[in-house]
Amino acid sequence: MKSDIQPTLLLDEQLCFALYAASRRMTAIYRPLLEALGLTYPQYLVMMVLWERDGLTVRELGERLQLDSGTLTPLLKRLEQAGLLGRRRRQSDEREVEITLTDTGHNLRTRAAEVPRCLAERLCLSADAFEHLRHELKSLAAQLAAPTDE
Amino acid sequence: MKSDIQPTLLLDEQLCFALYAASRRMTAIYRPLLEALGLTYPQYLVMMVLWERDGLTVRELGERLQLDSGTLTPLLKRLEQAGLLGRRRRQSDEREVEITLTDTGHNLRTRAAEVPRCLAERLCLSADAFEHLRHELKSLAAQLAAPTDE
DNA sequence: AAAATATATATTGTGCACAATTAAATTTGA
DNA sequence: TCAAATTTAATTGTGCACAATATATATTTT
Repeated sequence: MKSDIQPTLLLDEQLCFALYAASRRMTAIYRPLLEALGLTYPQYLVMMVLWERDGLTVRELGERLQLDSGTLTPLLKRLEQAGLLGRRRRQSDEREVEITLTDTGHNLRTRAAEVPRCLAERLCLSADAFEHLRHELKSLAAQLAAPTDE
Repeated sequence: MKSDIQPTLLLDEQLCFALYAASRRMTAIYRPLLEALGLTYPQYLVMMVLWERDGLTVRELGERLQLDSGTLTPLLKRLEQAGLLGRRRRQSDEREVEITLTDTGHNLRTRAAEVPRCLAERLCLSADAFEHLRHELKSLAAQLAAPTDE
């Protein structure tokens, strides 16, 4: 016999709160590491995407991170002010703003490479447990993705 | 042979991003349901705690939700403005502010009881999968809890 | 009791998230 | 072809999170 979920209003039984609390704890662990690099956590995510593939547009960054221009535009302006990247309209389509790393931004990658190592050490999870949880979260997020009303 | 974690800077391999993305997706699912109740997601969490046990102080709410007064004070003022709760200094210790539900706040619980039911339906997870993931997240958060430097 | 210390909340300032709107460039189609 | 529709960013406004500081009250120490 398969048990059903019995929905309650008890905080400690909510998956959403476990997720919310764990996510905030996780960024709190990153904070001091990233502060040493002069980055916030969302800024670190943007830099990670650009280290993988430079020259993306704001839209492409937003698709990757699931963030809109209301979040990205000011964040990217701060990274520009910090000298880590440049923003300019594309000649081919002036609606698009292309983001390119400066040398400083590119070079920051070397120091940032320590961050995942520190985290792996801090987490004390086996690679299997790590991958298991990551996949569960990815499929949860996929399950929660807005139904693409066709 | 037990495989080790190979830390990279690739976005799709980060547990932190899976967590961050899933958490934001989750609150996005709650948003329209809670909007119907006139609540934001953090406000809903506060109300859940108070529906469980009324008359807590700001500090006690903060311990439960892991939020500080910088977050809670303005949030509680908004809930007060909305007529859902009252805030007053305790006679026994005037440093403390006790939060008490109004009748309106108490009565909102009935309508809010639908929310977890809607979510359970939306999630399409078995009770086992739900509980499994919730416990994994709780132990992750515990693992990430600030080491209480004694 | 006065001074030092600790505790609880509020305030200030920065940086996300996200909805809603605006503005400009591009594409589509009658 | 040119007006309407679409796309891309930016802007505006609200509400968290969280660090740092301030303020008021309570407790402890001398």
